[in-house]
Amino acid sequence: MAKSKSSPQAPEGGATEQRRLQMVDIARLAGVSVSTVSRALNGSELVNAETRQRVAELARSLNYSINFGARNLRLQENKTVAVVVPFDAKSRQHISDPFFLSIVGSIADALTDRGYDMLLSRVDAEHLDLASHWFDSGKAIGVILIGQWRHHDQLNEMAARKLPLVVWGGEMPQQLYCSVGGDNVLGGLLATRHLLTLGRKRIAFIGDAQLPEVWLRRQGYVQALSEAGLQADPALELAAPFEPSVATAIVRDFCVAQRDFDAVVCCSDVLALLTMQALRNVGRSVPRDVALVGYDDMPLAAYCDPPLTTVHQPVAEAGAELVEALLGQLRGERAGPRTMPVYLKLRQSAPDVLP
Amino acid sequence: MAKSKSSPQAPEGGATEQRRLQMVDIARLAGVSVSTVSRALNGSELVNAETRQRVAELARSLNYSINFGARNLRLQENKTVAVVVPFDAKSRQHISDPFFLSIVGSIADALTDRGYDMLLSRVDAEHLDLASHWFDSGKAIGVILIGQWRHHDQLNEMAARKLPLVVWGGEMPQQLYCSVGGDNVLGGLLATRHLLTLGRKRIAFIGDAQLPEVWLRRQGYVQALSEAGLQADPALELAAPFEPSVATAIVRDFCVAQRDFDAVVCCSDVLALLTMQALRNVGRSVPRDVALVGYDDMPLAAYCDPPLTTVHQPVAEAGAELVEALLGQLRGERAGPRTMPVYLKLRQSAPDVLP
DNA sequence: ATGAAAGCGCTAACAC
DNA sequence: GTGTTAGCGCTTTCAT
Repeated sequence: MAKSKSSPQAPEGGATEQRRLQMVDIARLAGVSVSTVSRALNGSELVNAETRQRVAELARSLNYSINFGARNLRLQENKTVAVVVPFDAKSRQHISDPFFLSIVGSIADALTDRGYDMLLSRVDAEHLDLASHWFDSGKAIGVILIGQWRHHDQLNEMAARKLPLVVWGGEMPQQLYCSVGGDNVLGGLLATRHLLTLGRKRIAFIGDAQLPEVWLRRQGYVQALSEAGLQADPALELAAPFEPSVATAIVRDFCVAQRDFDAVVCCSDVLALLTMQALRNVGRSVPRDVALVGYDDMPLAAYCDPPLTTVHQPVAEAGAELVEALLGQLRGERAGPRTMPVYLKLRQSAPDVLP
Repeated sequence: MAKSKSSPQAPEGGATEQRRLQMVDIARLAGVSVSTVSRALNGSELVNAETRQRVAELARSLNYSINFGARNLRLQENKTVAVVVPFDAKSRQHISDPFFLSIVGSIADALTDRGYDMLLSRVDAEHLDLASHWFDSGKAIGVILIGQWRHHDQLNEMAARKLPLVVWGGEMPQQLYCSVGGDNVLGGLLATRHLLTLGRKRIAFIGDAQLPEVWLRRQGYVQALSEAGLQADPALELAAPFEPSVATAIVRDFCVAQRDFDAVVCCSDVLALLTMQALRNVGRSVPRDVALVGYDDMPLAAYCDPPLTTVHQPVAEAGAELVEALLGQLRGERAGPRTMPVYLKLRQSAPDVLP
């Protein structure tokens, strides 16, 4: 293939040489040098206003757009952030929880607003550290990871290696990395207190306390119980993962075997839905027999039957917080973890007043 | 700031010069030239096996990873695909339908499997053509767009401009771009036929027929009705958008005003959920008074009450199909639209036999 | 088998 | 105000 350097406007040899338009082409056509084109296109004051105008119009009319790869290489600059969603390799099950996906959407908006691009990928939840690849390879200036999963340790190591990293999740003791998340202790507390207010005393807790966020929510749960002079009963705690395909059987078995509870705190709305179904299947009614509180306040929570009382997470704000935390880190600010307020959204699965 | 070119292993002046490791560093440390390092790292047969080994190990131990920006610039190569999710600018409402997000996940997997990166962004659904920006700027080699929305025309123009583009959606007459989607006519047909089998004759249709996919589903709906000697009744058709925040009121009003139907086909599971709630609110029972079929078979469809009978869309396979279609296009293949099979997933909202 | 050197498309001193 | 030139980090002829 002859490497033609001629203008793409003049294809030669009949072959429709579809070389991408570049600055040199604009320059030639405008009768100026590439530097002038570069300056003009970047709105530099150095170049004559009239020339600038002319070059800009020419570029626009030719539908020219800059080669960002080259620009970034030259400027040693990069406006891409990697967003990584872990998945469970064991069950080959992808994280499909609407909550995580909403967070991704929120981040997409926040990045776009600030002129950054978003590289989205998945990573085995057992090897969160693989996420650093995006930074190491220079494809991204930093990483936003959705969820801590079981690998607080790996995250600490990544932070220690100076990887620009922000994690959606809860704040844990001795945490080296920057996390942004809802106030999980408060969430667990509000949910449980509300159920206690309804007069319920045997309150189950469904969620995998190996996950930092769930662990924190459980603290709120325990605290609320103890405020009411009650103790957490291990028989009422069920370690169910977020993944519905795995959780379904676990929750079903629990509801079959354990009838001695009159309320339940679920650590996600999806788990709440599963639990409602399991309860229906054993003939127990929500909220009459069992009052139920979910977590996340996903859009669909309002549309199930009964509509879900749930802890509202600040999804809309989450993206901006995560992105700001990352950019702050890149500016060299030494920002700690951030915890965002949550509140209880009252609906029928655990209403204000029992019917 | 002095632009030190010395090895990062030997920071000077006390400042912890955090320059990224690059080939020249590996070369110096290995006592070879950059070319050799480049060749070694790319597994070239030209370089001595022993040297190759040594260089590779050195690079690994130093945690070196290549600068892809530079590599791509040199090779005129790019392994990034833009995935674009439209949003409704009018309602400032982001597409949060679990279905679209599942498709994104599926694409993420397919791209990763093939060694491509995924750039995710949103675009105003009224200006789908803005999606071409990713290609024009060289940031991506092509675009995968999730949904056609109302702008079939814009998509045709983009394709005419030779933009490598694949769209998730239905196949329309005179379509210039490549679409991949479920068999919408079949979906509408299966859903409606099933309801007719149950003996229902007044079947409503909920969905915005301005959208190609819905339009096609409606064709299946009409066809099934005519097979049964029935005609579509405009009074039973409701143009509701996918966005729950907008659709809720529309569906509610419809269910209040219109009682003369005994079944309904909804064009998404989310719409189905809304509709079930609206029906409950007017005291009509599903499936006894109104049998209901959703569309998509999202993971949560099995967990609502009653569980949703719905048209299953091939989400898991969708990613691979979309990606293959795009890569095929880039290889110069002239592939047409692809339609994937769908099937009806029977659950309780429109069971096999009415209770 | 290895090294020197050119160049991918762009920007920013540094001339003039 | 504009052009000339060097160089971002990498790959790849072309020499040796």
